[in-house]
Amino acid sequence: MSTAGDVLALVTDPRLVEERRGQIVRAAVKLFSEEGYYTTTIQQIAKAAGVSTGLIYQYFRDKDDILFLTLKLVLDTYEHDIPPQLEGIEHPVERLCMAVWAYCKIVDGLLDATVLAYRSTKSLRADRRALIKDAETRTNNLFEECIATCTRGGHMREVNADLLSYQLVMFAHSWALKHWSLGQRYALAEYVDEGIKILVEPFLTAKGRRALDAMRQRTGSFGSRGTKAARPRAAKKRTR
Amino acid sequence: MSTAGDVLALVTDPRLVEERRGQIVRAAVKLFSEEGYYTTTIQQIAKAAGVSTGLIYQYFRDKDDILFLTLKLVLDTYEHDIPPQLEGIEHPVERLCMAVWAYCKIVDGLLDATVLAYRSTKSLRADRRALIKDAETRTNNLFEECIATCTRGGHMREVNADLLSYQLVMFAHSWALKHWSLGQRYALAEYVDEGIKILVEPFLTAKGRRALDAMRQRTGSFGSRGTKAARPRAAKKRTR
Amino acid sequence: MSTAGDVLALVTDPRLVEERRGQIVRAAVKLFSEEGYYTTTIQQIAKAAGVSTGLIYQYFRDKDDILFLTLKLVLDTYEHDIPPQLEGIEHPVERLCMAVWAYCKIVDGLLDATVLAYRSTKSLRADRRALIKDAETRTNNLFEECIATCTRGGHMREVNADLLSYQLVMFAHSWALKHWSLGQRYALAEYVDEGIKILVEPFLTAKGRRALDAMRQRTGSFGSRGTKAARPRAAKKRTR
Amino acid sequence: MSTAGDVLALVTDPRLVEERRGQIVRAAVKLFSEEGYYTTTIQQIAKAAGVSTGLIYQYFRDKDDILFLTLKLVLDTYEHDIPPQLEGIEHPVERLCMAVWAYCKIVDGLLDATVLAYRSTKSLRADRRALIKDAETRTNNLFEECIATCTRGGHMREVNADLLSYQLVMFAHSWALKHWSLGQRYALAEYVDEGIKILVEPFLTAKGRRALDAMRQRTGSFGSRGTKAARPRAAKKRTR
DNA sequence: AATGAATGAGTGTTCATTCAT
DNA sequence: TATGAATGAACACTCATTCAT
Repeated sequence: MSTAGDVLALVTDPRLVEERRGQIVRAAVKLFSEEGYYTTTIQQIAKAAGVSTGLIYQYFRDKDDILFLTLKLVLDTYEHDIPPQLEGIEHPVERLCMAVWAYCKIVDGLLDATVLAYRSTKSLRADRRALIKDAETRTNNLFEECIATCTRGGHMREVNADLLSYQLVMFAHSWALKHWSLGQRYALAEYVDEGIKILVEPFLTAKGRRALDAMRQRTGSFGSRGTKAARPRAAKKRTR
Repeated sequence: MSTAGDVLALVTDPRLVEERRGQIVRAAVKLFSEEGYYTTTIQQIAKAAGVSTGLIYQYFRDKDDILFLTLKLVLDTYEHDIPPQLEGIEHPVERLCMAVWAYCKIVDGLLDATVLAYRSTKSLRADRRALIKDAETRTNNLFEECIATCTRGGHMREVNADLLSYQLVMFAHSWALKHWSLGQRYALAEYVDEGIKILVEPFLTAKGRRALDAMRQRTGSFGSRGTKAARPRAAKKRTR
Repeated sequence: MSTAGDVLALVTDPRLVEERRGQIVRAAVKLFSEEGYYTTTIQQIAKAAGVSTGLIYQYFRDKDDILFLTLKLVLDTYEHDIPPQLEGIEHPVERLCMAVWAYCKIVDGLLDATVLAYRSTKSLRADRRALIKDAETRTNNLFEECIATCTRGGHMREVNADLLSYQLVMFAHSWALKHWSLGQRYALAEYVDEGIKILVEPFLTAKGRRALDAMRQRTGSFGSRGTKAARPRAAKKRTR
Repeated sequence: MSTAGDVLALVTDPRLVEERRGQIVRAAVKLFSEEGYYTTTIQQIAKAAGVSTGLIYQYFRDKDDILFLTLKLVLDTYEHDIPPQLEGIEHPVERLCMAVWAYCKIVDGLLDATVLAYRSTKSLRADRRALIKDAETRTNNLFEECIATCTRGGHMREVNADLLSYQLVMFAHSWALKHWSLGQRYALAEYVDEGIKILVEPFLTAKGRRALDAMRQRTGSFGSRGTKAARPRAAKKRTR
């Protein structure tokens, strides 16, 4: 985990700092996600991390500090886990679709943590809140670039790429934010398939659409792929 | 404010109950929105509402209770303020667009409170959280019906109305959730205009599109209307 | 109820004062007895008495005041309800036994209130506590006189009448204080019968004993009299 | 102090737990006895014990918990301090008398605490109240056994041992409960001497009485022994 | 480097008492 | 007289943070 920001550790050995911080933040992610920031106590985190209360203050300045690194861990996951999944994928349309799919998969693995980010970012001190927002902006830009590339390649018509990338990000986040509702009606892969129909397909040119169809032919829609998350749900509700 | 739910008042006069509850909740909305639920103290609410701490407990069971009615006030506003704005609007496409516009306007007036709803719903006791979610579902249904009507009237092609209505709701909520970013680049009316281009227009049939064009002709796009919120922003970033 | 003490009423009509005070104290006896002094609130008393909270402060200076009159009511009951039951009983031994019986019956009717007196006398302001103790002393004297009369009449040998009267009073009080235990093993009448065997009979002279036997012949032991409280208990434990 | 019951400490070192609990309970006994349970605040206890308020909650669950251990300390003292004083005493009559004497001495050393037990047992949660009553029952049994041994040995005639042991216990408790009155008229040793005359002597057989006389010869009556508590009182009131 | 006992300011909540009507 | 809404001081309890070991 990067020490980025102003989090100060009293311990000098950087190897140990990394390890302990990781240990503590992992416990914090779990607890903050499940119980919320304010209802989780330092003593609970210490216990869950298997360290003493006092030790935490050797690696974090205060509770806010833990929250910051906790949220940063989540945001960093978003940021770092998408690119590897796009590697080797050349076609712009395919890249865009894969980016959506990858993002949704990440959110699916961090359901509670994603909700946590929405709940708790405002609890951070202003300067740190800004850092978190930067990370979010970078994720947004990633989508925006995918869209721009599509457009430049004639696969997509002119759209408000800024706003569309926001919608794609919100689409992924919604999987967590409204999981109490969506999770009952869609398997993850179905959700992504349907989302692409609504937020990507309409903006494709004939050329772009051909590419999408080809991709579907080749890989199947997400919905038909064997994914752990692709289990069909009982109570579905589809477009007729 | 409706007393619906299980909130019990020790005071008998219903007129007074309404008044005091409103007074306290108004203070709470403001404080919770600005400072968050946990960092706001009852004493602060009492002071802001101009009453004594003890009085609050004559109208609310506990702090959770205040949060519940606070969120309920916000959700009820969503639910009750859209329909009147659709009154007299016959054309399905126009109704849909107006619903989006109306919802975004409401969110714009409740920016902080909308963020509060996302931050604090999880802090509620489970039973009350369910009531809040019900209210949210009802708002969603409102959009879904608009879409269904469009489709039935041949103005819109078959879409996943369920998911699209979610996207429309999230679009409105995003105005609050990402206002730190969107608010810098769009005026509200522009935001809505652009949103309709992305989330409504692509699904219209030729017939539906004609209706939309006609509407724009008649009323102007939202962006060109004189609205308080339609003030042009300095740093815009549009589709070229 | 007598206004004795320094309890000040703001209301002038003495008829009304009596009525209201009685009404409130009756509610207080019940509530204090069941829930304790500190855990009973003025609002509860008001509700139970069927008056408003404010009204209570027109008839009592403060909560301590209510407790005082409540305890006084109990002590007065002790003091006033025994003598009538001794009326017409001439024989000193019989008078003593009847006094014990009468006292125990009163305690049996005021089980909780008797416990209350033990719990709460110390909560009173010093001056009032003294008044309560005076009342208790008077009850003690009543027994002491019965014993003295027996001794003077040659029915009882010389005993420490002071201490014996204390034991008799404690015997009655114990019925309330240890009712959780005694009440399971004795019916009231049995309890009194056995008590007299232990605390009266041993001190009687031959003459006194003859009187006691005669009395038992005439009236039966308390245990064999048909009293509401004399229901036989399941789990008895007697002298073999 | 035994940790028996359900009291959970957050602190692990059992040595420290014992020490701190003792420290806090000693302060609590004093304060509860003097001021009562409800009028004593946690802050007062903390201050008197020389610790911080927070610390108390590392060793006690809540205020009720403190009361419980406080009362338990008193009851345990009763239970554990009598047997050693009976050690080596063979004769049943002597044992019984010594038990009474020992009990009264203990009560004399815990005057306020004994009153506290009467005032506050009802303030305990039901399950804990039951534990306290158990302890009381055990003390009662101790007396009952002494009596039974006397009877079996032919030193005492058949009596209701159950009730007599209750009376003996109440006799000891009365020293505390009515100390405002008895303490003015009797020295402790006198009180015990007189008590034995009333509650033990009358039930002895000729054989038992000889044993009692022998004991008195040997050790003197309690009243003539040099005890700290045996200071003669000014205002006495004896059997004429 | 690590522990965990200790701290005490701060919070939600209660309730005796007051007072305008 | 009577009401009951309003007050606010006081209390039990929590928990982030410190520090002696």
